[in-house]
Amino acid sequence: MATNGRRQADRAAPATIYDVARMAGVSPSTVSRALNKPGRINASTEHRIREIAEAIGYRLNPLARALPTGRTQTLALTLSDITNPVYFELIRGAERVAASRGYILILAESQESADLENETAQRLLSSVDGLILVAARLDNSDIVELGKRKPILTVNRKVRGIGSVVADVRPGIRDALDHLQRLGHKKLAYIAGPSSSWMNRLRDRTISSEAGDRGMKVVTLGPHVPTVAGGAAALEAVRESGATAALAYNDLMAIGLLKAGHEVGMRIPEQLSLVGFDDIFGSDFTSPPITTIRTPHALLGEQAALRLIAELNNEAAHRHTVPRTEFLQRSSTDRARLGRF
Amino acid sequence: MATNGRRQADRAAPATIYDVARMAGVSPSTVSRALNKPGRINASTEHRIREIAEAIGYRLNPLARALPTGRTQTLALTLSDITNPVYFELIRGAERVAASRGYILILAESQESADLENETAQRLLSSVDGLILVAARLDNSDIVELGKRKPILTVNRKVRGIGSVVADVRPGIRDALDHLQRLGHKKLAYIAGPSSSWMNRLRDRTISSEAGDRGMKVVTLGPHVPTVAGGAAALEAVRESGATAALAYNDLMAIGLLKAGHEVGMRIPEQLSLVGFDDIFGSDFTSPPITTIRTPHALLGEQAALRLIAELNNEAAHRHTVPRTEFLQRSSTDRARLGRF
DNA sequence: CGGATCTCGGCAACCGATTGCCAATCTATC
DNA sequence: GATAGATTGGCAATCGGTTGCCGAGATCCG
Repeated sequence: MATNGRRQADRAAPATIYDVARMAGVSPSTVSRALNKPGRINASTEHRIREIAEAIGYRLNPLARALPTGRTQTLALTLSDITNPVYFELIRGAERVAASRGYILILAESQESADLENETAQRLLSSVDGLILVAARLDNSDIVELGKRKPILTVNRKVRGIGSVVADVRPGIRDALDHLQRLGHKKLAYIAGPSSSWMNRLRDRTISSEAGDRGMKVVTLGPHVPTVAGGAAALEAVRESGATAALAYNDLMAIGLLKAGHEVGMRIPEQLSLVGFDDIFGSDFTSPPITTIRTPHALLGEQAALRLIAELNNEAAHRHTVPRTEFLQRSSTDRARLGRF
Repeated sequence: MATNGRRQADRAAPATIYDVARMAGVSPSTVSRALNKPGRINASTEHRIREIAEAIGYRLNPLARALPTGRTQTLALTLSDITNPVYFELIRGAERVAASRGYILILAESQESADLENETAQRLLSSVDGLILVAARLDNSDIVELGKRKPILTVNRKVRGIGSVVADVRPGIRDALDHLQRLGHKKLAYIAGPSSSWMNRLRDRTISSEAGDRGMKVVTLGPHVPTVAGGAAALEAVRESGATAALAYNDLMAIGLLKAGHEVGMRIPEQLSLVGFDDIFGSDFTSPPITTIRTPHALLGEQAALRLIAELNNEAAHRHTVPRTEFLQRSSTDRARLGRF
């Protein structure tokens, strides 16, 4: 029978520093220092305390520590859609770095809703040391507001006064456009993602500007939801646009367009060249495999975690290199067709 | 300038119930009760307190509450590999349910290592109310041990005395084997996943038993790592086995086998019928799309979270239906070829 | 040898809630 | 009008650590 009513009857209460202190014949504060202020305590005492702690299976209670120190050793990462394959490597990168530095990573999903994102972030904020906002749908002012409460960092979005990790989209876009130009394409369509997406606007602008430099025309179609279904929905508009090549906001949409096109008998790349974005899992085993502009997501996740943790510990900011996108030629692009299809 | 040295100089200390109490002219305990024991306090007092709390932006500090109550409103979910697409829907299902019931979900990855999994689980255990182990690689005894500290639940694994949510693999396997039998297949290969995987053993056994009932032969190949690369590695063994149809432990491996086969000119399904497992994202846009045995992962995640939360709150166990697998015929299966390839 | 400095460990306050217990007041009942 | 009972709110302990401050004893140094 548990002595403490709030515990489940059959679960043993974990050992505390008070238990260790009693067994070692010292005060709890001595145990605390022995365990995490190396050198502060006589070496032999420290050793004895460590042995006893080990023997009775003492484990620090992170919550109890967090209360007075305000440090939870936890990071939160919010994103619009957990199941979007774009984020897998990013999540893993952040998780690995966090774990290696002794931090726990909490994931939260905003389901493409700014309100939900804000609410979630607010709720989590008091339980974490810092927050990574991936592809935030929030207003700038909300983000700034969050930044006043805890250190935060945005990925693939820039907000004045807030640290960010953003992939440089230009190198990949340049190479993609050079590639399309060599293939004779003159008129392109950009299939836009959500209008609330900062990254969507960046890709849109960069494509337009780079295409302009090359004397190519770009028409922006959308916005569309950034999913397979959203890409499929764009098919008709792409046909009507008269473009010979389409760049989708992301691979998910490119895949959707590819499937939808396939169903109505459109041949890709013969009738339409298609370029995706991100190089997600699966984009290489469609048929044809999708030519895409790769985003180094694992690197983004790692850098985000690394920089946030550095900030938390007041470490000197790492000299940080901007991750670059990279053009990946596969088989969904080919020479521009001549007539309409 | 902050009065409290441990806070970042430029971040305001969040409001506490003490602040609210002072402004309302009541004691902190009254504030606490006003906010979460509706009716315990005079209605007008409660109303006044709520208004003040709202006005100064008071937010409960979950850590402070967790310390005396032992309840963190947090669930942890451990899995072997975050980026395995198999888990996406499962994670989302669990996250949705958790969020809707006011729980936070923490994700932890064990990278296919039992030791790391155990360590992670141990570390997290004091910060969470309960733990969901997905495809645990741990020993039964370790799992039982964890269960003594906190409520835990396993997914796709059964351990005596521990609650579990496991998909029934038999319906899908039956339909798959019936399908293969109709196509004239008599000798099958099962491409095994990790030997430490309980689910792998279940699939292996069930396939063997059901195939036996139908007078079909099965040879088990492996174990192999449950990834695209692992599937590719199995190609040679499949050829040598003389089987006319192969069932892979999961879709990832089926995809790997498909790609590897494609590279050496093997035609699927003409020369080899291929059946995957799980219906992961992407398994329908390979060419040919992979015939697979679908596992209802979202449902598994939802049920796991639901049941664990019910246990935490001592609610009556939900009448719980076992999620069933389902055969999904696509195009990677065809009539058995006659000669060797 | 005496004073300054170091080393080591304990005391007690604190973080921000929750909650058992108690007391004061109000209400109801006979 | 007395008393039982309900209502309302406060006191103080508690959860498990951390840390500023203090003092006893050891060590150092001129």
